[in-house]
Amino acid sequence: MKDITKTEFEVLEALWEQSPASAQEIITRLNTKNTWHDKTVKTLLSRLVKKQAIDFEKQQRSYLYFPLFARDEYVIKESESLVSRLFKGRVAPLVAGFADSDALSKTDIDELKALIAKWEQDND
Amino acid sequence: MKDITKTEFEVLEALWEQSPASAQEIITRLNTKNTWHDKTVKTLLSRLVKKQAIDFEKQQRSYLYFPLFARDEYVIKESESLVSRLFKGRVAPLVAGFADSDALSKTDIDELKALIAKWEQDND
DNA sequence: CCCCATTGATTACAAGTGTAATCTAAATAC
DNA sequence: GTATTTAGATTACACTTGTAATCAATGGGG
Repeated sequence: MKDITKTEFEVLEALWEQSPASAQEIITRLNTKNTWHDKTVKTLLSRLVKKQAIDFEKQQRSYLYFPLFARDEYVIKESESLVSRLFKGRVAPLVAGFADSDALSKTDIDELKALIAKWEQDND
Repeated sequence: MKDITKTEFEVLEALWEQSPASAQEIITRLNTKNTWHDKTVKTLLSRLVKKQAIDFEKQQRSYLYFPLFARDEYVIKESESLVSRLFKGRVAPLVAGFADSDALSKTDIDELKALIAKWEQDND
């Protein structure tokens, strides 16, 4: 799958929210967050199809679009790519950066603890 | 500071490794990892200067380049940007993704535990 | 049946990127 | 001192990206 740009990602988000969806539905969803012209969104849809990130099935005259991979799949791949480039593939230093810049909340800490507990249970 | 591309980032890495450094030194360092032409590296250096990511001081006929911000500063900003886009700004779900795709090692877990302990000490 | 609205397809176009080659001025080798 | 090397500056060029506008086909309204 070719690289998805940030704007294309916004369109994908709209599809992950619910799919399949017509271009019009997607345009409507996006208009609450962006100010893109209809034509712009259609261009982005075409490019996503060309990149094999989404596909469509013809429904009478218009298309119903749907993603070809799950959001989780995509965000994990992106995360691993960034962690690989910036932190030699290890995630702890990234979290350390968040800690150092005071971007960690109690909630984050609790969630991390839960994750660790689960990991230890699965890998004892 | 304008966005740094992936190729430009490679050049920055060479400078973070040690600076100031001449174009020749940088080219040499990069050649162990890439196959870029000298001219390509020079172009990237120019672009980084234009983007105010690096600067230089003239040393006789050639330049000695140096970064204008620390690697840590850059990687934290990038990480926060990704976490913001993909995980609504919260880092725990990213770590959860790593756990789910079995990308967490015992070392990672230990480091995370240490981070948490430190955080709790600082924020009791 | 014909015109209009609407859909997707095609085209546009400037800025950014990857990947260099050429130009120009200065230093160095004889 | 002149020819050559070398550094950075300028130019190149195809591809991608952001942001649409135009084209062409088709379905619906009258």
